[in-house]
Amino acid sequence: MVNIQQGTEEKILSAAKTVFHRKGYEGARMQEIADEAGINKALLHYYFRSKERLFEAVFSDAFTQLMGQAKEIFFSEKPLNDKIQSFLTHYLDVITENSYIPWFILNGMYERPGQMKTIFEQSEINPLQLMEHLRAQIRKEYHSDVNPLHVWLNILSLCIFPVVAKPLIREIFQLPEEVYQQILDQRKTEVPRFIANALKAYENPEENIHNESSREENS
Amino acid sequence: MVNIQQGTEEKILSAAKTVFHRKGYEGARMQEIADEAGINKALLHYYFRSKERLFEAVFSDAFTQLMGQAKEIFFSEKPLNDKIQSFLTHYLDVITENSYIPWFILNGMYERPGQMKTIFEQSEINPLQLMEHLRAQIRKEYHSDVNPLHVWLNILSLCIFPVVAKPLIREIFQLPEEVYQQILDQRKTEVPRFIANALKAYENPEENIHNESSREENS
DNA sequence: GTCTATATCGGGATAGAC
DNA sequence: GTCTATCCCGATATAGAC
Repeated sequence: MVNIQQGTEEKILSAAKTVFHRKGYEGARMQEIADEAGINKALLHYYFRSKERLFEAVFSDAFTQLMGQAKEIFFSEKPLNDKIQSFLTHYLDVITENSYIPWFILNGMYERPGQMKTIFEQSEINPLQLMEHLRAQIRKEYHSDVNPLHVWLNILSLCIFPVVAKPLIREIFQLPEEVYQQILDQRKTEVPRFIANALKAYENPEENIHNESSREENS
Repeated sequence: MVNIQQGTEEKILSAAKTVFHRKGYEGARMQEIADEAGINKALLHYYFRSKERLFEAVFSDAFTQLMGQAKEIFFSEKPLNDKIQSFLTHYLDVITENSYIPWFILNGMYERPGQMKTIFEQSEINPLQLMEHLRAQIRKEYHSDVNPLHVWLNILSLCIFPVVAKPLIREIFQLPEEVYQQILDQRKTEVPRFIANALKAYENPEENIHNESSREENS
């Protein structure tokens, strides 16, 4: 691993990032992290008392890195379409270069839900406030009452899933690394367009979806 | 665990399913699987030689269960919108009741990409054929040349991600189980509408996206 | 701070009785 | 087929020299 004058602690964190990414919490080996950092196991325990704590440090970093930007982008005053564009462009870059992050978060939630609670509390995000902000903006720009949570889920899904599912999709379609990377790059423009198109169609007031309305028709 | 006259092998498979789902491959313990099945470790090795093989059996089941139906739905002759509707309705049910499946597959790919090859070969799916089928249908019904892989990725993303990310989203928004389940149910109608809206907007030929065209503008 | 050597434990796998 | 007891390796963690 290339380390341009990194302190030992940074080297460890960076190595742990890589290995936890590759193997998940249970699969990661302290030895492998030590090798990756170019030091020995004992030092890991000198800096971080245990594997658990090391994981927490890495996870916490990843999570705040990922969530912090989202907050800024979506609470800004730009048109929704621009926000989605910014979000996609920014995140597909960040996530692609650190593809361990979303995986890591999902994995962490599954394997260690309890441990994650504190980390969420540290990232001062108010999701309900975000939803209200989004709701207002959709109403204003698209004259629609779609449940903003659905839109939010759609944005996240379209952004994150193709990165998380990369090994699966590559295997199924037998795609080499570079080709899949091209596809992800294309999505920076494809997905915002896709979402904008979908939202535009909601502009017809008669087709609006109302949150509290109970609808039975499923065909 | 409730076992209504299940054979031992079935009990083991069922227990392994549960535990691999909860913990992933590395996190799962043979002891825990044995406990879950109400037997002892030795018997696990009697039926399935190793943890590896046990995993393979479970993974293979999950994968074919998930992919088999998708094949049928998308190779049928219904209008695209109906297919998406069927897919969503069917899959959100299957996946919700067995939410371990998509997680499991993604997780499996991440942790053990090599081991999966044979399993993919068993599921006689021709993905390129599926893409061509999809491309033709989009061209015919929407007069568009969008890359069908993007549409396919979008469908999968919107369907699977909200299920996989359930623990994360529930934690962030502090949603109880039933509420999130309601949201997933709503998506059976929301998502097809969302996708249909987006595709409709492609119908304008001037806005079409051509696969081979190189586009540089990123703002 | 960084290393080598070692304690300790847990988990996958097997032997062998029933 | 199913059990108990056990092997054995590998992984976390610590002791202690430098």
